[in-house]
Amino acid sequence: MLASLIEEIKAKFIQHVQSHYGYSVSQLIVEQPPKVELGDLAFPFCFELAKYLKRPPRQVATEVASSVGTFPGVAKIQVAGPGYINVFLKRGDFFKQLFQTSHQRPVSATSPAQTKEKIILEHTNINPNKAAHIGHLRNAVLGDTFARLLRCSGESVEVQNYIDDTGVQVADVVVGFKYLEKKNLQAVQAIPGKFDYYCWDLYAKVSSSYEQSLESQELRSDTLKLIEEGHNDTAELAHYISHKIVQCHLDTMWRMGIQYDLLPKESDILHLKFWHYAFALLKKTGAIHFETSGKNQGCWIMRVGEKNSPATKEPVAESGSERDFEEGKIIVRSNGTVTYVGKDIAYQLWKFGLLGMDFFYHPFHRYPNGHTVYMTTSDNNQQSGQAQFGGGQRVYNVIDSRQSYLQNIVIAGLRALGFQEQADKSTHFSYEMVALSPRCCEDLGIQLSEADRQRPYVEVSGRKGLGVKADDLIDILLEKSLQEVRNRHSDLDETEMKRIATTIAVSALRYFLLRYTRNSVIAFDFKEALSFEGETGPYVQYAVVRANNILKKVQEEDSSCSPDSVQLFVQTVGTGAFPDERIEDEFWKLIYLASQLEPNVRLSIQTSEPATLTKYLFALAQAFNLFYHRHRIISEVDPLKKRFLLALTRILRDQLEQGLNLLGITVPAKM
RNA sequence: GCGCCCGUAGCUCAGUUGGAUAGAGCGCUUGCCUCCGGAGCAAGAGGCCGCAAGUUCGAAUCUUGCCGGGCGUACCA
Repeated sequence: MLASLIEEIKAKFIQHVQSHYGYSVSQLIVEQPPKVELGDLAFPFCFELAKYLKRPPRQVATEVASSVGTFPGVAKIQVAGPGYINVFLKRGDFFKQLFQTSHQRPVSATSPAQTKEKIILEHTNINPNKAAHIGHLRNAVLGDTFARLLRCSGESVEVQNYIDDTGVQVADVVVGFKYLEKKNLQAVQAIPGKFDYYCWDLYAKVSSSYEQSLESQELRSDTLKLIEEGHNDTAELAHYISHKIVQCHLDTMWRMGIQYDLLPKESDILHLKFWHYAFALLKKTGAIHFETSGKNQGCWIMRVGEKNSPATKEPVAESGSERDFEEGKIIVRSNGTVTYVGKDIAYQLWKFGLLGMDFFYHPFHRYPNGHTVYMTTSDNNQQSGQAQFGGGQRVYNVIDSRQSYLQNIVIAGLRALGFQEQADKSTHFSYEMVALSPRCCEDLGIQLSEADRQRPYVEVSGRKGLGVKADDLIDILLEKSLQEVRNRHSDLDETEMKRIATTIAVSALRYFLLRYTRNSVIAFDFKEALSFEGETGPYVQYAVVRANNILKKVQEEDSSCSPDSVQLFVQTVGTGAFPDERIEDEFWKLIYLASQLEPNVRLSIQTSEPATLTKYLFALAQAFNLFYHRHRIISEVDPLKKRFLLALTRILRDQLEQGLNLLGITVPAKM
């Protein structure tokens, strides 16, 4: 809504400057004046123009402002400060429009034609050998939120959660069961309780046993080989473990409102020979080469220059000494096995539909909301359903920033194969890790070395079993919010209380993980994560609950304020009955802020930064709370003003609620 | 060594493609329920935006150098 208005104004300014001064403004920037009194939109282009004309900016601005004419939707234009042109919008018209559209989806309604690209978004990707921890939650919440943002703007998105079921980590747990605990498949199946928690501890035990003996490390590589070969007891055990753990992860993520469309398995990439085909391609194009000497003798490696422009990089002019430059990344080991990156290149090719091969699929799990997530299979007898996956035009991989080197290699691989366009449309959606604050480690009873205690944070380690498990954290949050609900609403029945508590717990956790920008390390701290006050999800939820209470109550008590009569009133805003002057700065500020949902959603998508939207929603909730405290709406005596305040309340409620939904947060009736 | 990221209030963090007086939460101090729910609101204290140069009408933001921290740079992922 606002976007199209701004575009019109911009176009007119550009045209005006062009025809009057023969100057084309390179980039017409629009910003917001620091105060409402100064206007709604600020245009600083006169500084640039003044420089070109070699005249004082303020003088130029005055000239432009007085000669440019009028704009639809604009009340007046003013020159301010050293040479800004500030635009004041017609408040009534703007308000009316916002009211009519505020219940619609924030972006799609006014979006220009969408790209019609199919987007593949990969996230979560937890090794299926242990319980999920907070770091995994950050990944999944970021990915899920971004998927919601894309979908809301009309994009078609397929969410994939890659399962590394033939990796070393699964092998480690198999080693644990087979050799440390002497358990066969049957015994493993009989393990009671949370299986992912059991494996969490076992994985830590196995890891420490590796440090003690070399022979157990041999067990690992033998086991890995057996798993890759398949059709043996070990592979069967590994299969059971990884599938069972995947189900645990799906359950955990579902608690957070996160679901997937497809679970592609690494084993299927191997069994269906995706890799063989990709390998042949890579060899043919010379993207990789066979090392005949040196450290990496017998390996196939890919040379990658600095940054993400690898093969295209011109040979570096070496200065002076002959330093041994980039050795490249090993794609195929000397024993002939493929590294993870190699498989990832094949997977990425498949995502773009460049492999000319496909998986088979079968339904793996049906969510309570009816959605089915499929899993790949190599057995075409297992194929069921008509599901089609892959073949996207754009790919986002949500993977933490520690893997950016590997992600660059995957993209460089595409480039080396001549798939420039796909390489350009591959995005590593990277984010920094979640670490533990030293205080958090103390809370967990973890012994820290003196050196660690001095650090700002301690890295989570699955191998050491060092971390906060996702389910534990959700449980703690749930218990805490249930207690709060109990204190406030003892009249509700237990099921209802639990339902409310769940939305609050999810809200607190999702908001906590989203409020940090992606490249900020989160030093996890229980006190902050468990807070429901201040800049938190529950704070924003609460604002919506309050708004709903007002709207509900006024309908019960005052028949002259029905939705219809408010709607009728809004028609008269901006006319003699309720002129623009009655929309005071205080209210206008709120209206204008509420209209910023769509721009913020767009910006979040453009920059792949959900934190932008998250912060905006908090600011909007804050503004609402201020409004709430300063005005008694229900007892307002002026009937017109009362309706105006109600209409404003509805707008704010709608914008907040829609924004929260995009973050995966729902609003309870009470809280 | 090389690559990427970070350094903003006591703490945790925002700060749109350079823009007007650098913001928020927490913590601290002091207030606010004759109430549409206090998971709230108001006020106050608290800043050489790591340091130094440069680019320009204008720099927390861009460039370079330095200082400090993190993560990569595995025949792990």
